Amino acid sequence: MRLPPLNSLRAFEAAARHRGYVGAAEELHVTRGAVSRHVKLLEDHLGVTLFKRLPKGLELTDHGRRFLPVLTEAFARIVSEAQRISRSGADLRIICPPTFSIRWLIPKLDRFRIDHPDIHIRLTTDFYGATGFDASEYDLGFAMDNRRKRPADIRSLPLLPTSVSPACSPRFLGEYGPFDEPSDLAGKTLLHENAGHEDWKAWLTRFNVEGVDPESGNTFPNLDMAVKAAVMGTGIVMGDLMLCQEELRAGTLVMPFEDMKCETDGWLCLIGREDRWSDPKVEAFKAWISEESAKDVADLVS
Amino acid sequence: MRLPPLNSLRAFEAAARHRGYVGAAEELHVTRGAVSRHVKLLEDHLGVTLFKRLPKGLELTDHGRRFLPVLTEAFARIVSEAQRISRSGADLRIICPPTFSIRWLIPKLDRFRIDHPDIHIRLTTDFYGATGFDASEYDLGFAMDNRRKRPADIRSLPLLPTSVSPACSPRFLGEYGPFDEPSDLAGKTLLHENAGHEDWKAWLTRFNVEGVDPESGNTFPNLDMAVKAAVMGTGIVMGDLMLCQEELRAGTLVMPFEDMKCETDGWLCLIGREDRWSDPKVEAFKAWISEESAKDVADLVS
DNA sequence: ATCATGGATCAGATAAACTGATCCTTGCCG
DNA sequence: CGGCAAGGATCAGTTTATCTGATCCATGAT
Repeated sequence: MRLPPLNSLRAFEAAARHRGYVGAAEELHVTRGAVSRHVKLLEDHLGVTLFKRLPKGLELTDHGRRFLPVLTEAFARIVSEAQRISRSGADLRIICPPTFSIRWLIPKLDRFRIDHPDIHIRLTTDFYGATGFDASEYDLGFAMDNRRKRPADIRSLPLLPTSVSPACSPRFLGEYGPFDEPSDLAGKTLLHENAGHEDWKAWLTRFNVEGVDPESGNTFPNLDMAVKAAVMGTGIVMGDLMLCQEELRAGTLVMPFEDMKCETDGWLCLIGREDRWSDPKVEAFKAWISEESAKDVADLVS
Repeated sequence: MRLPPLNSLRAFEAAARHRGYVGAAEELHVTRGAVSRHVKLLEDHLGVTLFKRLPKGLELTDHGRRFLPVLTEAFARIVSEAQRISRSGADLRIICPPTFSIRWLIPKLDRFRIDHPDIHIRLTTDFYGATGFDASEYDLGFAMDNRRKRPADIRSLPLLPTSVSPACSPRFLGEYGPFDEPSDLAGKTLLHENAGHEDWKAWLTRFNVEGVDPESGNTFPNLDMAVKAAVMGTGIVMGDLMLCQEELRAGTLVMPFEDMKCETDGWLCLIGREDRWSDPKVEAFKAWISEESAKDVADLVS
């Protein structure tokens, strides 16, 4: 059997709860003639009588008494799930790669929540996966390569330049240094933030360094872990100035070639769907993150 | 929150189960444009995206995955209850007073079930209650008084005459008899089938019996119990010829004034709603019960 | 490059749903 | 006992939801 006519079910359920058509009509914003007709339609469909028509209102028959709780519960569950979905749909869903999230975004998100208490953020800390940024799952994301061609319906907002330079602990420097020239790194343990080792390759190519094998060294799933390994003195990592500020300020990491920085992936960008790019919540986040980024860039320069 | 648009819920649920609009359109007997529009309507209503649109079909988003089981279960419950109600609504609902039911109708109902295996009967053994025959709860009933004015929408079919005469056990007769004249009953224990004692009053009036007090004796809630008490030898009951045939044939009851019978309430009638009086199931029952009644009347005469 | 498939959209058509009026029945009240 | 209020029943006419059929687009397979 197919579902009975759904609007008739709703009318019956409301009439049963109100014990009459007048209350049901008010609740459903229709006339009682409309409710009466829906109930009759449902009775014809089922081939049973659902109400006894009494002078002062309706009384459920056995069939009606059996049907009502099933409908009331079904509708209640549908409404409550729809409410939850609707409320959570109001969240701003953001995806951010692990190191940027842990080291740069999360530390400052509390300020966003304070500035915008009405905007709830659902942050996913993860890489995008094979298909890239999923605009049906997320409102906003972060991308490391502003210059790569994107789908036409994705907008981007440049935020931060990303400069990298080798970084190691003072102890590592003392033990294996000094590193006066990049070629001094030959034979030393390199720490990589990904399997392709692009972090080191780019820097070595940029400064024409010879004698250093970018294939050697230890690999980690993300920069955060590689940085921690460097702080422990196990090797030298290709550190990002923005993401390693805490260690650089604390002195737990030093950059031997501080004036030899290069960009690996261009600017960090905020990306999102074109059709929601002007959404008020998205606008609020864009304005806020731009301001925060400008501050961080200024701090880097001084 | 009000219920979301119900037809859109149904369209979404079907599309999710089929993982696409094409299958959902076939199931719902609409075009895939219609399904597409419903899903969009629901997404707008909830403010979330429910499907990722992929080249070879749809994939649920997190919101969609949350919503689908709630809807599938809700609809499944509604459909299964509607089916049960529809099937049971197909039953022929009959109400019969207790003694007629136990002693006359039930013993022969198996033959109806054999003759009409496709017609399911739901028999309620009870009196009608204060408001009389309830045409919204029952398709058919039995009434003892064919001549009383009935609502215009109730039809009736006369079945049996009801003749009554005093009946007692042989032992009671031997101990307190013989009863040659009705006045011989004076001072003997009368057994009544109802509080008003109309059973005896009618007979005594009919035959101008004096000296017998109809207010005396023991009262029972129905004739069946009164008859059992008579069989036990506790008194003399106003027995119905049709309903006491078993005891009369077995000799556990005798009728001292067998040729002095009277009608108390007219003919036993089958009653039902005018608008369903020609329903095929009702017609089948009418034909069958008429035939059975004619047989019983013939048996009484011979 | 072409074709098949599935989703997206929309103008126009169709059918569902509704309104507003009227009628009927019942119970209450003066 | 008559009048009134309240609630259910019905329906012609109106409005709105829903649908169709056509077209377009993107993707993957051949």
